[in-house]
Amino acid sequence: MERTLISELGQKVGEVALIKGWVSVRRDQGKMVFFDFRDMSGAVQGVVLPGSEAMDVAKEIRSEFVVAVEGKVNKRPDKNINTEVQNGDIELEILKIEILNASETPPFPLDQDTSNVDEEVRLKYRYLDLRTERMQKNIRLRSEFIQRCREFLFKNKFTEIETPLLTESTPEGSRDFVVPSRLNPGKFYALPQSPQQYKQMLMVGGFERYFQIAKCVRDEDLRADRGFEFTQIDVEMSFVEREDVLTTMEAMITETVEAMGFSIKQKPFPRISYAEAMEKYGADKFDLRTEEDKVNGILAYAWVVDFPFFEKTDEGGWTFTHNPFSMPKPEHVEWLMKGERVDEILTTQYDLVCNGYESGGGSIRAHKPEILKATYKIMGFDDAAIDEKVGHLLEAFKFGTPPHGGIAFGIERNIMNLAGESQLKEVQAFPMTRGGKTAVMSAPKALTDKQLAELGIEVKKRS
RNA sequence: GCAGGAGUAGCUCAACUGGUUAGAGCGCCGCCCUGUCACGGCGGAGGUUGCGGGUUCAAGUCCCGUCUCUUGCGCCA
Repeated sequence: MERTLISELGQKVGEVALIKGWVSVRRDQGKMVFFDFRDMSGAVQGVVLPGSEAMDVAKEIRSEFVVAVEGKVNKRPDKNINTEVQNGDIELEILKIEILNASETPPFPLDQDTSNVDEEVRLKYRYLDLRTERMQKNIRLRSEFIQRCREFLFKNKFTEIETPLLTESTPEGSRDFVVPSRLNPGKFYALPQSPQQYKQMLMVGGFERYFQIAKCVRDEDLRADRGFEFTQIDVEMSFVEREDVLTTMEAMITETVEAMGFSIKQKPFPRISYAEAMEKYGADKFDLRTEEDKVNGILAYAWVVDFPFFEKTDEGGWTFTHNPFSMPKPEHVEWLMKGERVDEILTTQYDLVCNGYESGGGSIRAHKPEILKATYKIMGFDDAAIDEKVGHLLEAFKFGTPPHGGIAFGIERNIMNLAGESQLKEVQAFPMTRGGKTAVMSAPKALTDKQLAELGIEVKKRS
């Protein structure tokens, strides 16, 4: 007999069906035993009636056993209908039940929200935590969000391209995770903090519309809304101005979240300058929802634009506020080229904020070598240092680079908003502890002497 | 790196000013139960109080050290 998904049992009333799944709970009444079964599609009650041949096996079955159940799908008598639960109008009259695999008693209850269970225990047994309703919902929500964004991007002629994981360390920006090179002893790759430079070179490479579901890694101390690893929907477009990027991306977000059943507070998304945001909210990310909106799960998006390009460093020089690869606003290009009125130069940078979180950010890029060079000059780099930092980009830009710009959305923070979660871990399948220890597996750990020797690495004890 | 919070049964927690044999709910195990759906009833098992030291007649409780988790700050183009 072919397996029927539990969600489809309702269409088989009166027939015998085979389901496979887990036992959520057993309610043993002596002569009669009730079970709640669940699979990826839903849950249903099964009953072993008095005298059934299935009774002996039923008595052995406990929570979280994996079973195959043959049973007759019955409409429940009126007095037994339960309107509170899925499939509460039907039940499976169990004819045969087979234990596909037994289960030890789970270390924590799986039939309820685990948010108040000790996180160390949850992460050690993450595969069990993932069985809970809330985690299933969050991870599926994430999958659907990515799927819908992908569909939008394909529909709009974007090409999905993967960029390298083993790449070059860039000392500015955040701290790199590095990987030793066996073939080049003493040298290291870095894992990408973002595919920024590669995606710009893809614009040089003529793809015009690129996107990637990109894993990014940054070695900075963790927070509730920040992990070592995170995923971005990374987008770059050629022959566009700021307006084109904002319009396209606003359409992607709007179509995606509305198709998922969410409501957006204001469309088109309000736009606010950085200066106005600081004046009104004291921050460049803010929550536009009322208390009522929060209760109703409303999403309040807003674009923040017109950021200052540079800010003073402690040493009295200049550094970029967001991204050194950005183009200044067109009316400020001349100031940038001359290095004048630096504090007044505004960048084409745009951030999308949602419910108080930064949902995404990007800019129109400096696509001419002299503009990118001027940015680094303002930050105090000489020609040699500029060449060292972005020489490969400057070289590429000499060969007919189209005007381009893009954006990247942090998946976790977006899903947190959709799921109403305030912890990044709740929307990742296998997150880390705040101390950087992995769920389920025991990374990081020491390498063997043989591995270290191959890599030419000597480990010194930290004092 | 800094500052706060936490660590007691499988899970969530309690245990006064240091004082009896460290308790409860849930879960687990056994028996009973023909309509349960947080099933119910009766009984039972289960503890290196994170770890190491110290003070004391006596430490879950006080002191010192240490480990782990967590929140915020620094940091995070």
